[in-house]
Amino acid sequence: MRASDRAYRKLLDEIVAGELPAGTVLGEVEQSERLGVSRTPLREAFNRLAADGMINAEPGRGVVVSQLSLETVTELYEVREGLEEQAARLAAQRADKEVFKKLWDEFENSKSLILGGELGANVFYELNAKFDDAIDEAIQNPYMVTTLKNVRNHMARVRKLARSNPARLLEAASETQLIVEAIATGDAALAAHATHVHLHKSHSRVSAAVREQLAKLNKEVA
Amino acid sequence: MRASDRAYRKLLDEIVAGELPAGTVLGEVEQSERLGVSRTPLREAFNRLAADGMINAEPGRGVVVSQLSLETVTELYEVREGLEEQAARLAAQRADKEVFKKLWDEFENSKSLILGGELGANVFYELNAKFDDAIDEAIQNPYMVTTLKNVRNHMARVRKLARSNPARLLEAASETQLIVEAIATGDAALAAHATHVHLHKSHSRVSAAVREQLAKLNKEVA
DNA sequence: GTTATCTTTTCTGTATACAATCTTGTTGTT
DNA sequence: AACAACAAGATTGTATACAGAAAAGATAAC
Repeated sequence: MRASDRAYRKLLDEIVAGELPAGTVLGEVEQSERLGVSRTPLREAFNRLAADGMINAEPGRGVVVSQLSLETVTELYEVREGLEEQAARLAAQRADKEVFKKLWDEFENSKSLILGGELGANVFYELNAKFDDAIDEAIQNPYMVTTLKNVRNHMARVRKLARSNPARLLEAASETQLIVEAIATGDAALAAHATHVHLHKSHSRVSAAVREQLAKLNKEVA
Repeated sequence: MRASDRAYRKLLDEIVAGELPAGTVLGEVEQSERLGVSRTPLREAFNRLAADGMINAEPGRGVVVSQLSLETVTELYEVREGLEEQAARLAAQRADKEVFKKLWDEFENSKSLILGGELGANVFYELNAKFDDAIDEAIQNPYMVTTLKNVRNHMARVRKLARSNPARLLEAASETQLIVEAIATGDAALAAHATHVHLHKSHSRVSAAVREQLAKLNKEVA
């Protein structure tokens, strides 16, 4: 694997995981030494991250990990709404229905697991990743897939900032299951509307969690 | 301006203008010499173009200008549908209505000009650019704006491949005018639906034009 | 005490040199 | 004649050195 790829992957992981929090200033020399690569591949990684919207190059000061706020979360959801409703519609028209029928069963079977504490969250996230992959495969639109992937990276970052409780995860799983059902039956309109509903509720849940998190951070400062 | 920016801008312009047609293989040394920059900034430009989806890095062979086909045009329109309907909805809710009322007048006044031959096309494209800018300003969502900008670059490339005749341009202008009207009156549903209609018809028109163009190219080969 | 300017230092942007990998052409063998 | 292996060439990926610009700090003047 290329050094620039390693640097990109590592930095992206660390940003998404919150190990490099929003506002962190990244120097070229500093980071190239830390990651064990020279400045050339590191700059390549920086450029890709900037194209992803994960960092912003501030004139003179270096690159800064981009901010996360209630506003940016809302912006993200507005894009998701447009993109994922369309994706759900297309998937309903084009998907291999068997794949989504099996996925529906998996959602059904995992419901009890999701409520079961710490491990439950992992089950949920793995299932969601499977759902995303199935969508990508179904829509047969590489351009849309790359756009979706970027959105998902940003969402992963938001989720890490504010993890949800099992009850909320189960709620989200049920909403997603309805989308899966709509796609499995080829009901494009329902797939789009169910996605709208899911995103609306998800936005509420995530906003609440982020609000709490930000309040906690402010408390610590005070 | 930085050398990497110049290289990026130049290459993007040339790809969009069709001077570097799809399938063209770009060597690093070759292009760096042609553009008068060293390989380092040129590679930066290549990376940005690859992130934009304008070129694909083929293992070993170098980078290749990405293909344009009826399929990729359809893919592009599917993304536009999701994104621009949402953008129109948001604009209807948030726009400064005065801006769009004035824009409506401009569309109205330009109708005769658009039908008037060669210069007409320029009037049309300038007005469309104004419309895009007004949308970007109205939606107040930087993340969505960057995504839209990328889509528009790809669309510009498609349009250059197959220019339309004045009658079709006027049709497109009328459709866009209805979107403007909906936004000016704050009618989000109409804005979204008018956008859907416009994209549907635009897709038909562009597909037909691209089909012709591709047929012509095949004729030349034979 | 404040402000302005100059100097020092750090950082970014670019060029180039070097190493490793992949391509392609040629030669030899079956 | 066809296929495989090897060698020559080209091309990409990485490191590093250098130049230019910008920021921070210190010193001097008002």
